[in-house]
Amino acid sequence: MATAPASHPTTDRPTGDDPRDRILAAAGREFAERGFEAATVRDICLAAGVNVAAVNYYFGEKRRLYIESVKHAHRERERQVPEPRWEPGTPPERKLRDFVGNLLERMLGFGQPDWQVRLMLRELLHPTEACRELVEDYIRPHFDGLVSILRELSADSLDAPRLRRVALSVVGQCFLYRAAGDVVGMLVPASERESHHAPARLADHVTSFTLAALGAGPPLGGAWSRGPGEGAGSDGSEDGAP
Amino acid sequence: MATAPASHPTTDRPTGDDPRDRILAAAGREFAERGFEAATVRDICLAAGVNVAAVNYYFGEKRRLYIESVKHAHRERERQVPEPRWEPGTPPERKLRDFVGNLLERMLGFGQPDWQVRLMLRELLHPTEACRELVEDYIRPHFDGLVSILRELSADSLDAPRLRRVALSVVGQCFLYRAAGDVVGMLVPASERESHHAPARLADHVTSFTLAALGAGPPLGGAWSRGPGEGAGSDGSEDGAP
DNA sequence: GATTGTTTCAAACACGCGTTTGATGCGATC
DNA sequence: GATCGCATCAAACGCGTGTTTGAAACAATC
Repeated sequence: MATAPASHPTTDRPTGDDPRDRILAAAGREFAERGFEAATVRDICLAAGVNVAAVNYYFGEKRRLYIESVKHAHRERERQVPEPRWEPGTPPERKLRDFVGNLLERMLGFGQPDWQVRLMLRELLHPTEACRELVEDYIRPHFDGLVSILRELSADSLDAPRLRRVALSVVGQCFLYRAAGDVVGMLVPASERESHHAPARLADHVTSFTLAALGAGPPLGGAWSRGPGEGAGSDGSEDGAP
Repeated sequence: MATAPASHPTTDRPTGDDPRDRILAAAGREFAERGFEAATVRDICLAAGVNVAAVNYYFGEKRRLYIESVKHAHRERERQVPEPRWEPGTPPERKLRDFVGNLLERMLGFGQPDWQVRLMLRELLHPTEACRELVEDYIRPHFDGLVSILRELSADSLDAPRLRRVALSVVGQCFLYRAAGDVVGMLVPASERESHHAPARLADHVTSFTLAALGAGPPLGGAWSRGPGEGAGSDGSEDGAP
């Protein structure tokens, strides 16, 4: 069932002459495209332009090469899309927009090849031993940053669990476009996809959706006059007791 | 690197005596757990209690068995968790809560084994030839149902593309818990996970978050936030038939 | 009981996999 | 120039895979 290697040998061969790096790059692409089991050491070495034995010479075994290539992809992506920094006094609405924009850019950005993200995605969806490291070093700091932005936005009116759930709502909205992008593409007309599914456009949507949910921005739908006692056509049976 | 089969031979052997069905069930579990490449015909047959040659006798080849087991899982899940029906006049807030509850119950529900969902998830994340069928027959109708609920909720003040993006925000919030559940589990303390990540609790959160964003419910961070009491009887007693 | 067609089985087959091996090339060091 | 250590290579080694085979077990029909 094996076909040609996933990478394009003519363009992919890195100019760097370090065989170790060439193997890491080729392995990342192959693992991202085919998964750990289906990717073969032979194809990786063919794409990297090295002998089959090189993998075991430099990495000992296939599993170790996989772990190293996940870490490598993570570092590369972090270098390519650095996280935003704000000077003191930046309004939290702006921070949220920047954060979401950065997250989506990192996940969907067309500027760079996306195999790094796809490789990391595989880890998140079906964790192996490389996953916990990835979460602790990479994801948790970002997640905590998001939570503190949301804490600012809600003016400390939400407790930590609630803030975490809101943060997961934000991440979930972005995550869908990356993880299930193919299915989203089938559900949405092509014209709309091109015009409104660019990272910046999606960031606008997710941000305003979240701000509205927190009461820190205008609601998306009908008129919602702030202040108790107004229902805007709602019959008042919101969420709690069904 | 192969370990023991994913299924539990003592409890999994179906009572039905049709070998074809036994193979389908065992194959679904193995493919869901390990993926197409890593799952082996031998393990599947061991779990199903049939000879190795049975797979080729009944299905011709491994690939065909995979496709058939995806379809089988889809049909089974649809039978187990039917979509909710409402009588005319049901308020859209209630419909949204039911829809989200049903979606989460279907994705996360602990009542049934979850291998069907995991198998379908694999298809969505890395589509093969079985995917398009799955989207058109199964996902699009549900998605359209959600869009029309949201249209009701927004009192026709949002155009179709905007409605679709809101719908994707709803689905994304739920999807994260299913697809990246392991990572979510690492980010959230265990106590909170147990108390607030049951399907019904998550449905409450996603629903109120969405209603607030649409202006059809009180914002989460503002004056409406209810006191520390909360907890008002939101057990899972009322989504679609479990 | 013989015959026919279907289902099950243990055994084998051919192939591709990850990994190992031992020889070879090559630059640095003495 | 001899020696050493590192890097590279073609070839092979086990092993597990999906698949095939040919015979045995079984059920139904004549």
